[in-house]
Amino acid sequence: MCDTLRVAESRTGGIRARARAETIDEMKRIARRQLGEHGPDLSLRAVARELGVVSSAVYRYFESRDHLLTALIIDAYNDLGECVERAERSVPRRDLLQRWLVTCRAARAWALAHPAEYGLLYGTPVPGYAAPADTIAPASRPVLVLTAILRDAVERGGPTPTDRLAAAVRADLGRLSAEPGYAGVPPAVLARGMIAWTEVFGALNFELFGRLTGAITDYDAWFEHQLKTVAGLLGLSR
Amino acid sequence: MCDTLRVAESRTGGIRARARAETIDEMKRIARRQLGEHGPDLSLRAVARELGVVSSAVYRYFESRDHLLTALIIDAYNDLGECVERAERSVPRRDLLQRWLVTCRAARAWALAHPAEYGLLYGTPVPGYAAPADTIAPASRPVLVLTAILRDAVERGGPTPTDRLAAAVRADLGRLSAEPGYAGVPPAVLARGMIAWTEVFGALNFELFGRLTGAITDYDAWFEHQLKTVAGLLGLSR
DNA sequence: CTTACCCGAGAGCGGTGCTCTCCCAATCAG
DNA sequence: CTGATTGGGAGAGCACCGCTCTCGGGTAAG
Repeated sequence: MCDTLRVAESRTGGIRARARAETIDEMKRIARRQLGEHGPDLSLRAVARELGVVSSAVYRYFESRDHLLTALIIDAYNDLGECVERAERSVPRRDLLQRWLVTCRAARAWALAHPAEYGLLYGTPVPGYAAPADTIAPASRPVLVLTAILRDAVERGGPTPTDRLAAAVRADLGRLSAEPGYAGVPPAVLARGMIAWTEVFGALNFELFGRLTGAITDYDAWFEHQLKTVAGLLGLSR
Repeated sequence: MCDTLRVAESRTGGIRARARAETIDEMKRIARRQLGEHGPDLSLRAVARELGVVSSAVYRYFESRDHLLTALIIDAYNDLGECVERAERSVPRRDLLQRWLVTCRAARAWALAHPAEYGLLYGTPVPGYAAPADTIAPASRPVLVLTAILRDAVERGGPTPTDRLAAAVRADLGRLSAEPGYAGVPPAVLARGMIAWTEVFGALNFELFGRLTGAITDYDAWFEHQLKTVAGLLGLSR
């Protein structure tokens, strides 16, 4: 079996496996660069060209162009998730408001630093492309950070599970409440968390992809205002 | 000059001009359908194929694929603008809140009915594509409707031009205030209007393009809540 | 009726994603 | 150390794409 062999090689850090991993990293690096320069219609041939290799060689490493994109997406989710998690960890656990603010600011900073990859994650979905199953775990990392804040808020009696907003939105979050990362948060609070999340990403999407760029100059102030408004919505005022 | 000839023909409604207009309409109709079925990477050859014509023939009517897309975009803007304007006209002028609600609901209804075209207008911008000048007039039609509501609100002393939000956002809306459609609205109020607009479109974008589809089931209630919150923000509470 | 021209057909160019075969060289087993 | 195995690059090729060019027929204008 070639799979077992490959596992054995990577276990022992075989030369061939290392070279393969390096090639894959190099291809992703080039693809990431081209994505930032020439937009989301990534050309596999162009990647091969820049790497000094014929186009068919790329298929030794990625099944298809979509698989290459998927790899980039997973990396991006993980990178964003790591940034967000690190930022949130750097704040005292008891300061819920600060945890919220820092989390969202980290997400925005990452998005502004990697606009192309952010577009891949949160832009208009590519019609032919369906996100494979192995993207949903990395994709939920930022959401889980927010959920943890919400859970702590609930535990200290913060957000009451019923208010105007929660009553207006019926979210089918039963199965989510059952999963480990989301346990301890009532569905109504989860619903409010999702709304908060969409507010933040709505603001970010507008800043990055908005058509009215130029009319608004101080996005920093706008984003900060948005954050605080939503924080009040979540009952994180203190 | 062929341009003068074409103008003369269209003036007199010449047979040739009429046939040409019908062909253009048919091509746009087909393109619109394919856009809805196969996503935004529209194939000019596929349009030609469906019309039973060789691909080069399309270039008699549209300079390039981008020009065809631009024509679709302008039509879509005008269609959306017409829907919004008509809805807003059907409400008594003095009922500012209702005018606001009806306007936004019309925009949402149009977006849900034409998701592909909505994506063309407000989705992630295509990297290579720069919106030509003749799109900005149609594109501003919905914004002008909102601006008119704001102006009426200002005239009856509704939204005070300074508050937390307007103070937090510095919008460079001086030149806008000078243009006819935006006259009579202080820049600070315009800034709030833009924020309101982005809130509405943020909610719509999430409903149409969101990755978490399935978690939220009652988008109607959500959107309505969003509308009323933002209306309060605009001082349209009555 | 003659002239001008609109416009479809077709070939062609360079690009794309992807498949297939060939074949060399690095690796591993004995 | 030798021979079998296999990873992976090269290259040709297929179908598609946007776009350009030329050619020629039918039609409208004068």
